Parts: sequence; structure tokens; C-alpha cells
Amino acid sequence: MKELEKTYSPADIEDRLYEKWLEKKYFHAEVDRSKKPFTIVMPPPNVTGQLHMGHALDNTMQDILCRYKRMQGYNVLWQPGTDHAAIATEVKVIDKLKKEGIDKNDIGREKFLEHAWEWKREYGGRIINQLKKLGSSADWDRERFTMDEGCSKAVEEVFIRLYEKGWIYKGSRIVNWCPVCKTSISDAEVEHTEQAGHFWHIKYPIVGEEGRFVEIATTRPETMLGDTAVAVNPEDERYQDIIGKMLLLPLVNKEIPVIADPYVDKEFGTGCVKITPAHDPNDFEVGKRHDLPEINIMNDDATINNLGGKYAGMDRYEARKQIVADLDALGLLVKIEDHVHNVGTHDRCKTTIEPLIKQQWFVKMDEMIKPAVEAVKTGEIRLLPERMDRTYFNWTDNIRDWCISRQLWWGHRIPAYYCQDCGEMVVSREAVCTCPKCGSAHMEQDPDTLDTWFSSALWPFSTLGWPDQTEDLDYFYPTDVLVTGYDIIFFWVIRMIFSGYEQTGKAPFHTVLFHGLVRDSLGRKMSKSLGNGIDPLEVIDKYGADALRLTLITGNAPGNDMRFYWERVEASRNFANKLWNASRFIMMNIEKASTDGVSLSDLTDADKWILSKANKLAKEVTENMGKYEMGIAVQKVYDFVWEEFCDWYIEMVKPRLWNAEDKTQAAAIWTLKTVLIQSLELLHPFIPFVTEEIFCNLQEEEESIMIASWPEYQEAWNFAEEETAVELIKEAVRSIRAVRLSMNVPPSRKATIYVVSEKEAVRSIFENSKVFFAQLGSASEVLVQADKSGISEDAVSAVTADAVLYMPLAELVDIAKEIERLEKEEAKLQKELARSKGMLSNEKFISKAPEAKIAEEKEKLAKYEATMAQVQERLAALRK
RNA sequence: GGGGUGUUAGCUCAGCUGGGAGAGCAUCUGCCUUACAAGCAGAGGGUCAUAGGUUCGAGCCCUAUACGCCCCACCA
Repeated sequence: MKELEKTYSPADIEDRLYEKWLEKKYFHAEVDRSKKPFTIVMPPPNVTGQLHMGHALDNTMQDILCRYKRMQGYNVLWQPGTDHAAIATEVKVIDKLKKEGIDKNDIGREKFLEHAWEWKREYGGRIINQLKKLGSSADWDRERFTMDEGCSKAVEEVFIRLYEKGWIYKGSRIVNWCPVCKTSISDAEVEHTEQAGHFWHIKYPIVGEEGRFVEIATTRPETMLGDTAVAVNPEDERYQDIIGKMLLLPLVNKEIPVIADPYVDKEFGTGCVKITPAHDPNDFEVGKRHDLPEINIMNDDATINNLGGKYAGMDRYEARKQIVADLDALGLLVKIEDHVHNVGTHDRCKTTIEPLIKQQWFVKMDEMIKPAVEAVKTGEIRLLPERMDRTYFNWTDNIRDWCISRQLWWGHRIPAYYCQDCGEMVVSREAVCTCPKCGSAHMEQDPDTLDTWFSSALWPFSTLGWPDQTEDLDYFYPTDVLVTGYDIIFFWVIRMIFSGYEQTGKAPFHTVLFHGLVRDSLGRKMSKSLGNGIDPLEVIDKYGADALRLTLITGNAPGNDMRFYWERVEASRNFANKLWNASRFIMMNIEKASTDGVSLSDLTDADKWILSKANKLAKEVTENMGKYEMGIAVQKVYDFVWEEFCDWYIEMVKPRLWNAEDKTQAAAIWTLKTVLIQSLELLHPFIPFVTEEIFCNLQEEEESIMIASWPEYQEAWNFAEEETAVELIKEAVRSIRAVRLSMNVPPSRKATIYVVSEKEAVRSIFENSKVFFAQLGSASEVLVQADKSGISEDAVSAVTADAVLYMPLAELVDIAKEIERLEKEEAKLQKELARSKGMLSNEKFISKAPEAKIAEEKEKLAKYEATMAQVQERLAALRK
């Protein structure tokens, strides 16, 4: 038996154990039809990423589920991988090249992609290694990448299938354009931020009616260069006479009509709206209804293009300033109001989005979303916490077509080819070199790539070999649980669900477990710009991976944000140390007696009590795990180990271990070992390292706790009577300790304790437990008797429901102080008695409450009454 | 504008289907008791945001109010 260090130092053992697990291939999963599969796909972190607290929480939760299920005998596959993260990576590569003085456009697409792949090779493994430090038991042999051959094949297949079905189409529509990244982005990537702006009121002269104007209000005056109408509500009496008339668009000096459209709100602003179909999604719709021309006045970098006359070449904001000035000079600017409004920005670079008309690829959503909605409605897919349903439906009910093309180079290329001669477009799995229509050899592939989420949407099945019908796919798919943050429900979760149904006909998983954000101690989001992020690796370095994991899991309810405190990490580390030391204690004593042949009948009341508690614990924890209540589950084991096992049981057992003559030593050692091992097993999913280290040191014959079985409740370990008996003693110990402290008697001052009870059963319980009762109550001797004979009147007393404990002390006892203490006790009992009596005398309670509840209350009342009688008797004696 | 969510001990948060208010940290008082001072034994501290309602019984369910946070959204 190895002697353990006095304090637990995670740094010494974590890497070694992780290496061992890898070597033993415990994380690796192969199809095995004799076992039930349990599959989780890891949300693929960005290749460019660094591990942050969000990853740590996300992966800890997944690892807990995987380790738990593995111990339950499932064939667990935790499928890992990384995401190519289109924009994020492209931007980083561009930056890197810029530092080397290289411009992306100068070197061209192919060279750029070479640099990007090199970047991936260099940094792609970094986050994976960081995940390993956390203890993640993912099957690294199966690591995938969204742009690897298989995933790319899946992407292409889905694109072509949807295209052939008519659900992917190319169209000229208003898209969210980022002038900095120079790409379109999807609605989900637009972040609305409140900004202080202005409302510019401008007069448009009515043609042929000298001195008559229409007043419009706009937040983006520069877009007037692209105005092709002014709209009013058809029911607005004020403007009936001008509908159909022409206006002279200032600065541009072009005539545009006044049209009537119900989109206009009579009550808002002036009731007249300038219509710019090429630069506003609403106006675009209005324009379509009235067949208005669409004039795009901007370049891709948001400068005004040559349709903007004298403003051509100016930046959008510069043009805005100039236009306002020019209008003012013409006397057409009525007023400027302050106006706070929401502006769409690009979530990645925070640039204000410019809505533009562009040729882009879209996924038609109205049909494809249906099974995804149905699945959550029927519960075929369960979102946890349940309230996420509302968020989910909120999005699906208002879903719009998904813009999937990006003007980026790093990503999956769109498999569409255009004939440079006749304009024919061909969508094909194979590269197309000859135009099928005109025979031209001038074919070029669409330069765009796909939204990065297009490939991640396929992750649950593309990683298992789809579109090929592989064994893996057949066995491991559908996966079981998806663990992720609520912040990517729209980006990813919904898209995986509809893609799963559409491509495989099945739900990709049956449960989605959402977690919240890890915030800093002030409740702020951890961010690079604030510099308030805490590096999980630093935490692991200082306190160990187990401490970090425990911190992230305890006291955190699903879907709720949490704050990070170093104090909590410390508390978690202390628990690991506590466990470590309890094990040390057991290992120091384990060889005192052989446990061979110990049977349940050899156990003492104390042994049976802790075993029974441990047994119930296994049941409860399993129930909580079944409901994905990991925080509650681990809390229960924590409390059990620290309070019941360490603070009570180990203390109870000490005198037996110290006494070589004690015949129950073997039973004690067997119980210590059995309960410790079961606790380790229950804790292993949460704190894998320390549990493994102890488990193997304790039992050199065991290979690993990873392959141990999850503890199950067994009726043979249920000892209700002994539980009650020990609880009775515990209560007596507690009151003795409280009395000693209030009387300033240090534990080193041993005293005789008399236990007085009229009840034979109670006396026998104390007789049975004399040994540990003396230990816990710091007694030199315990005498159990039916009456007070032989006890001096000035002995200090402690009252419990079933017995009164007396402790004669040589020195003077402060009678007044003791009376005071007992009076306090009396008052407390009085309150409880009143409550209990009130309840039981309430006829409605008696007639309506469940019987068990009534019985329980009656039992309490009896206990209060008994205690009260003792307290009052004692008080009477003291007051004499 | 729509939806969600929070308000529980000094701080941060748990509290499962309604049945005598919990944890960690902090505070106070004793203890270096042969596993652990990263520890042990005690103690104090809460009208569970406010007002109504349902119920024998509400931190938990319903309604309203106040303050806070989050998400979604095309009012120019």
C-alpha cells in the first residue's frame, strides 16, 4: 500500500492519468452490437480558438455525461472535432498576412488558401490539447474537421439535394452586407444595437405645383440617391390628392411618383416614407409590389458608386454629411431631430450593416422547418430547460430564408458553374468544364463559399460517414444528447434539427441540454476587449482540472448564467483535498484487519447507518443524473462525503481502529472501504482525476475507475432501524457539544456522561453505541440508566427528545447561564408546538391533507412534547 | 413592439411534482483532538421584491405592480 502525500497536488497526477487513459483506449468507441450506444457530438470549437470558460463548462458537462454513461455500461462515443469558422479564420489569416505586408487580393485565392491551411495546421490542434487538460474523454481517434474530405462531401451532397429539390435557389434580394468584411451575412449574424442618431426631415417638391412639398423623415439621408418613390398610407386623408403625382427628387433631379401602400404607418413621422428599394428590406418589398426600379447606389465598401452623381466615391457617412448640407443650402432641410434607434451591426466586427441588393444563394425555409417545429412540439426532441421551447418557436415562427453564400475564400465552395459565353449555370458534384448548352469551354465556378453553419448543421451525421450508409452511422446515429450554450440555438441547434430530419429522416438527438454563460465576478460577459476573461488553463494550473470542473458544475442550474469566483475554485479544491485525506486515513488503517469474510451481519449500527445512507445516495444521484441535474447530483455526493462520511462516520470508527482488541475492526475497515469506493464511483464523472488516483492506490488490483460500474441501489443495504438509531445518537452528540462549548469546557476535558431514559429501546441504542458516543462527545465514560440516581444536582445537562444527558463537572457550573440556555430552548419548542398543534387541530387539514403528512406531523408533535417535558422538568429542578 | 427571465442570509447562488427556509464564501466563539488548519466543533444572520388571489397549507401556482437582465423585431 502506497503512502499518500499529505495534501493533494493535482499537477503531479493529471497528465500521467490522462496518458494512461489514452493508452488504454478507454475513450475509443467501436461499433459493438452487444452494447447500447450513447453518443454525443462535441460542438466543434473554432480552429482558431483558444479554450475559454464557455468551452470548459460545455465540455465538462459532456464529459460528465459520457463518463457516467460509460460506467453504466453504455458504448459511449463522444465525437470531437473542430470547425473551420469561415469568417473568423479568414480575418485572422488576412491579419497575419497584412503583418507580413501581403494583401489577400494580390496573392489570389489559391495562395491565400494555402496560407489558411497552414494556419489550420499550426493552430488547429491547440484547442484540442487544451480540452485534454480538462480531462475530456472524447474519442480523439475520430477527430474531424468541417472541411475535411468527408464533411466536405456531405456539404456538397446536401447542397445538391436541396438545389434539385428547389429548396436552394439563387436570387437577387436584399441581404445584410458587411462593408468591412465585404461579404453578405445571415440574419442570425446581425446584432441590433441601440444608437443615437438623427431624424432628418426633408422636403421633396411636388412637380408642377410651385411651392408645394411633401415632407419625409429619414435616418439615412444618403440613401435618397436611390429613392424611386415616396409612399403614403392609402387611407391617409391628408395625402389623398397627391397619390399618383410626381415629386422632384432633390439633388438627383429626377421625378419619382407618390404611391399608396399600407406598409406606411399614418401615425409615425410625417406619414410619408421615401422608398429606396435597393437599400432597405421594407422598401424592397414595397418596390416589388409597385414595380419600382431598384437603384443600388453603393459599392461593396459602402462608398457611393457612380450612380450617386457628385457624391460618387464618398464614404456613406461622408456623403450623408454632404447631402444634408446641400439640402440645407437648397432650403429643403426642414429640421433635424435626435432619434435613438436600433442599428444592425455585424456580430463579428461590429460594423454597421448596409442592406444591399445582391445575387446570393438562399435556402428556402418554410417547408424544411416544419418537422423541426413538430419535433419539439411533440417532445421527440426535448429542450432543457423547458423554457427554451419558447425561444425556439419564437424563431421558427418568424423564420426567413437563409442566406448561405459568403464572399469569402475560406470555406466550402458552392458547386455551381457558369458558362462565360452563354451564361448557363450548372450545379454539379463534378467540376464542369464544358457548357452543356452552348458547348463552350469557358466555365467558371461560383466564387462564393458557404456560411460556416451550413457545414456545422450536418455535424451529427457528417462526422459518422454520411452520406455513405456506414456502420458507424447506423449504430451511433441518431446521437443522444447535445450540450451547448443557449447563445447558439439559432445559429446551430435549429439548423442541425431541420438538417437532420431532411437528410436522414431522423432527429439528430433526442435531448438538448443548454447551459448559460460564465461571467466574471461582477456579472459581466468575459471578453477580450474588457480583458476580464479568466483562462481555464490558469485555473487548472493552480488548482487542478477537478477543481475547475467542480466549480463549473455545482450550484448551477441548466440554462442559467453563472459567475466565476476564485473562492469557489478554492472551495472545490478543498473538497478534492478532503476526499484525498479521507482516503489517506483509510489507507493508513486498512491493514489492521483482513476484510475477507466480512458479511453484513458483522456490521455495527454505525456501519449499517453509513452503508444505508450511501445506498440511498446512489439511488438519488442516479435519479438526478437521469434528469440531467448534474449540479444537484454532485452537491448531494459532496454533502454526503464531507458531512456524513468524514465528519461523522470516520470519527465514529476511530476508537474501533485504535483498539486492537475490538472485534468489529474488520467490519469497520470493510465499511470504510466500501463506502469510500462507492463515493469515488459516484464522483468520478465530475472529478475524474482525483477519484482515479485514489481508486487505484486503494486497490492495486484495479486497473481504472473508468471501467468500474456505476453504483446501484440494493435492497440488502437498506437499514432503516439502524439509521434511526444513529440519528438519535447524533442528536445527543450535537447537544452535548453545544452544552460543552457554552459552558466553556474544552474537548480535552473529558467527563463522565450519564444517559438517562425511561425507554428501554433508547437505552439499548446508547449501550450499543457507547464506544463512538464517548469518542464524539469527549466522554471519559458513558453510563446509561433509567433514572437520575447517582447524578449530582449540579451536573450540566443536555436535553433531547428521547433522553437527558448529564455531565457532572468538578468546577462550579453557572446555574443562571444554564437556566438561560434552557429557557431559550423552551421558547423555541413553544413556537414549534404552537405551529404543530395549530395544524393538527385544523379540521380542514385533517380532512384534506394526505394521511402520510398527518402522521408525520403527529410524530413531530409527540417529539416536541417529549422534549418539552424534559426541558421543563430540568428547569424546575434548577430553579429550586 | 413581442418573448423570456431574475428579485431568497453581508456576497454569489441552490431549492426537484406546493407540506417545518439551504450551500459556499464572509462574520463571531472555541479547538494545532494520532486523515485533513485547504481542517474540526459550535453560533449569529432571511416579513423568500411589493400587493392581491387560489389552497387545509405558497419561496414554489395565478393576477397586478416596481426594479433588473437577456433574446427577438423592417416603423421610415
